[in-house]
Amino acid sequence: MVSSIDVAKHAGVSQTTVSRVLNTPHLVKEKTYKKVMRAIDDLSYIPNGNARSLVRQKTGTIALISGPLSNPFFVDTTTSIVNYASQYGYKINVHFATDSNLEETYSSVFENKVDGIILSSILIEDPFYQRIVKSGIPFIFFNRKHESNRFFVEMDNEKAGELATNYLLGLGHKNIAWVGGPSNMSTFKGRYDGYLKAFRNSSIKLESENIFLTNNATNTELNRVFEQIEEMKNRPTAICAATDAIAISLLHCFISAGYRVPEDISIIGIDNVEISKHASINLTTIGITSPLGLGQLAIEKLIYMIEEKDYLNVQITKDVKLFERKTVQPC
Amino acid sequence: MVSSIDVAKHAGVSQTTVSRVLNTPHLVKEKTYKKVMRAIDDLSYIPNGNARSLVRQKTGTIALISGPLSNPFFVDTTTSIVNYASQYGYKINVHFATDSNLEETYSSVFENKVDGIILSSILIEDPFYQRIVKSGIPFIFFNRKHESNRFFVEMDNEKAGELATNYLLGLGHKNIAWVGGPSNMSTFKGRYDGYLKAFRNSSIKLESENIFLTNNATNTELNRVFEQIEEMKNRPTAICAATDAIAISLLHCFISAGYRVPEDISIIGIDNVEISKHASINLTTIGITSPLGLGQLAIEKLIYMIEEKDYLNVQITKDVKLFERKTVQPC
DNA sequence: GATATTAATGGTTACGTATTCATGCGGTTT
DNA sequence: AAACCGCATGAATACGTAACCATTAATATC
Repeated sequence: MVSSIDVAKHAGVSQTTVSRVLNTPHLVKEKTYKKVMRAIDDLSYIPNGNARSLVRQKTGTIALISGPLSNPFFVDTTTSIVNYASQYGYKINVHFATDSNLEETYSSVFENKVDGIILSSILIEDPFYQRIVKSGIPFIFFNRKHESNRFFVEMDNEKAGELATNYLLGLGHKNIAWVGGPSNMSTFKGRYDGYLKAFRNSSIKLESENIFLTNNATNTELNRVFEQIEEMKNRPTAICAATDAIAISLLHCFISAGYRVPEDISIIGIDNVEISKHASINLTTIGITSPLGLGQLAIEKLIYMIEEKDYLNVQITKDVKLFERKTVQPC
Repeated sequence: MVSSIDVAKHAGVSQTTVSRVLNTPHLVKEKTYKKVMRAIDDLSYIPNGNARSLVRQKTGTIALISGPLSNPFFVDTTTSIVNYASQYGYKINVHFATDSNLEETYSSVFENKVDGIILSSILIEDPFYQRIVKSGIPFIFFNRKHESNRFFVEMDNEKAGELATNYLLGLGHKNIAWVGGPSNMSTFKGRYDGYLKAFRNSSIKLESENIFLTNNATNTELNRVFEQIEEMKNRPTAICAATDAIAISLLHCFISAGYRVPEDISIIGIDNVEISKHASINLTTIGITSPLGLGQLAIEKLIYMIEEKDYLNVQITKDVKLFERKTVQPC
């Protein structure tokens, strides 16, 4: 590998001068500058970022611990996070967290000495939380939050669940299923609480058989939920899905089984993901009022924290509203 | 930052021994092992990956230069690439290439001294190609390829275009639009060639007004294409879209304007992306016969190249077939 | 019991860069 | 002419780790 020392020799200057040419060119004479640049070109020299990170004690990298891209929510957030970060000169190391790779993921993140961590994959009571704090690396949660209530950007989950449910109740639905979970995640818990609250504040009785609490909301699991619903005697007329991903997955189940949405059953989601706007999906959903997504809002804050070394606690809960589309109709 | 030297002092051993505990524990006595592990725990020591990369001359990182996730094709490939790589102990640095950030992207990739580069964003005649080769870093292209015909995994693009077109012709369509481009990318060129070939081998005359060559296939551009098609006197009865992303975008245009697909117009795509299987989309398309996607096939090869230092040229063109769904009907 | 062998550990160096401190030099001020 | 200053450059060092070589302790071999 050709190093700055090789360049220095080739140009007849010191390594220090080579470094200066690259980092503080105004401190070097025009003539030597050209001489060095020429040597750099001759030798196809490329600086070693690892060595630089080592001495600078800064990597210019932010770790993103995301959920899987099979969930369209993370498609939206990953895009905006990566783009915003690179606009500010940061690279993003993307990790897709699963139950089984969390340990390795965190090790990798910590060993890389990233400048910051932005993550969604956190539980309300998460054993990893302490390790993150202990690492001393600035971090922020987007979408979900931890019980400590520190450094997060979320939507008003309870209001979202309530809004979705009230919308269905307002359209005359009484038999409204809830599909979501697990409730050790703040999103699911909050939204579910909102669903319950809406029923409490109404005169309609909530049937417990209408509640489907999933463990991981995989397609297979949702398929089972669909089958259960299909076999019910007193089938719900509407489904409140805890996320757009769940709603879209259920939509697939119903449509492929020959049902029509919303004629046979209404479905509402929460998140307002990009793909839900597609004319073929057209999912009625709840989303934040802000045009910027949660991912973007979070990365903005994180970069601010890193650059300004200002670790004032960030606690942002964005307001939500209904996006009326075509998967819900009056009962 | 606490270093292995601090750990050594705290445990009363040398830094060398600390390193051995972490890398070759079988070379160290049980008792000292425990002593060191205890010190590591006491001090919350985390090894510095940058320093390690520097001395090992290996980063354990692969750079992925991807297209935007707004294109569902890259959702699929990014997922499989990241997952496969992390299974083999590699981290992935994801970069979303745009026309404007290519220069910085490549600089960043080269400076990070990644162990390999996997990328789709390459033109048939791409000025960056030489820089990639010159860097000496193992690389592989997926989806697209360079004129040099080196290190790529693609689908049989020409056959894909031909198959799509022949399918429409076979269903009685004569007025078949082509939407795709730019043709400095091997995918668009190959698929377009296939479209032309299919017409040449048929008795049907190809109307040049049916050919819509896009520059970047953005939604705005495709929206313009839709408007143009809508205004045509002799409107095509079917559209052959060069990619599923284009097909899905056009689908959105037609449906939101009140047209029915396939009743009013048939649409076929190429790529067989995951979302096209959704019951609400149900896009008829062409895809590779292999169950593994192009991204996964490519990352497998790249990791093999890295680990075995075997840089035999990889040139893989996967066979394709038709996936019949619901966006095409006989004329 | 002397010697060869293996096991366990430590000292030193290299990786490639940025930074701190030191030096020389031409020009300006007093 | 002495003192001072800013400019341009170089020498030496630190960052944190793994690898190489050297050393001692423990065990096996004859």
